[in-house]
Amino acid sequence: MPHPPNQKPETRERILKSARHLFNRKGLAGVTIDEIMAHAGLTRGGFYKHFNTKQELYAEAIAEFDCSGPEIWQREPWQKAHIDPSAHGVRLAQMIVNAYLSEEHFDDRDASCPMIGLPSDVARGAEPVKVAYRRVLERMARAFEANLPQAQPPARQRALALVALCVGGMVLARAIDDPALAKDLRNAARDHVLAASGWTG
Amino acid sequence: MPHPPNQKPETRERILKSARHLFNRKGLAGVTIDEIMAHAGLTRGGFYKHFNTKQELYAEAIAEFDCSGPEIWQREPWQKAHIDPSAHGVRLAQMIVNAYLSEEHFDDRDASCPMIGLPSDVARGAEPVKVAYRRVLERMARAFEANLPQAQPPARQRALALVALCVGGMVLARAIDDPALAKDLRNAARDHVLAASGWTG
DNA sequence: TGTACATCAGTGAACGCGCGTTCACTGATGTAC
DNA sequence: TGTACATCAGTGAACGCGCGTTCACTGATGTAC
Repeated sequence: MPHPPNQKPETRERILKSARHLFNRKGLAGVTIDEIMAHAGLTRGGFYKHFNTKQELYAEAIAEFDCSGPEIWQREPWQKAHIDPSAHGVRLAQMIVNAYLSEEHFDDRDASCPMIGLPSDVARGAEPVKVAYRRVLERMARAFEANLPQAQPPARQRALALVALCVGGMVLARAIDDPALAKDLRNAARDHVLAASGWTG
Repeated sequence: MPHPPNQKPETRERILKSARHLFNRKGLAGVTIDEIMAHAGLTRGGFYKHFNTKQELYAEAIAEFDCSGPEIWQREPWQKAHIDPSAHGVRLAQMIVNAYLSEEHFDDRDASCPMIGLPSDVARGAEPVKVAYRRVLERMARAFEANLPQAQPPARQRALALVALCVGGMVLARAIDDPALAKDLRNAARDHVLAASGWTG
């Protein structure tokens, strides 16, 4: 073993991180393998020591994201979202919705939830990509569902609608040219989610 | 004038129609000018007699869509949505929400609302593309707003949330690999919109 | 402990294909006389 | 009414660039002795 045993996995992780940022910002077709490797401090050729194809990397880059816990919202670009790490249950859910629809999350093209930046790419993508996307969605839906009171319609159904509202609000806000309207969309979505869920605003 | 005076505009319209379908299905990068022209019964070179660049065509292809009226829902792929042309006001709005989140609209990758198939492309696109996208969004929001009762929060704000929910539900449904979950998402979004708007299901 | 060797993560040049765009051409048709 | 001409929508070959992928190579480092 002529290399430190953890070097390869660490490099692989560096490529993945670089890819996550660049794909999120520019989509599958908008990023070259050259860019991803350079951004990770490497050169083109080495890529294929770690991944078989660009699509395979794409699926892996999406897969890991989990926006349903507090941890992610305490990291670099989103500290302003002010998640209280000791919060739990309804109060935590409420803070996460605020963070999800916050200006910080909106502005962060690199590290935001991949459901926002990639849906049309994914809809046209291969099976593994869609599987990864679904996992991210299901994590968020389960987190909502767990904090919704028993009522009609069933919590799962209401949770799905609330996820669609959060993601839809951000997706639309990102796709238009009018910052004021984008802000209105985010706020309208946030207020509606908080009201419909019964969590206090 | 060595050609019938309406020939050029008609050809242009044919290119636009072909482009609308193909872009909607495959996105900006997924379609070649060759394909668009061939699908319109023409050859590559002629394209530049009608448009300056691919991006310009893209923006024009999006711009015209209006999903807020009954007309569009009575056309080819969506007759099953069963819009009653004599309906108006709340009853019409309710039928349009049903149509928007219907299986027919979900399955129609060619002619569905461009807000569903193109958001991530548009978010990364040029200004004119985002302007066109915003227009489509505003038409839909205005149609909702006009049929919402006076209440708190203001109708416009509620309308924006409902649009985000309709579009978000369809966007997510298209991006995952699980047809059952996709159906749940559509239905959850539809029921939530109808309930929150006060329009009867 | 020191040295020769083998390995393999990473390099960077090269390949080949696809696609946006350009351009010299064609030929059908409207117009002038 | 018939004919010569001019126009320009549409053709299709060609250009040039970018990018995914391949491949022969390198050189740092772990291992065997």
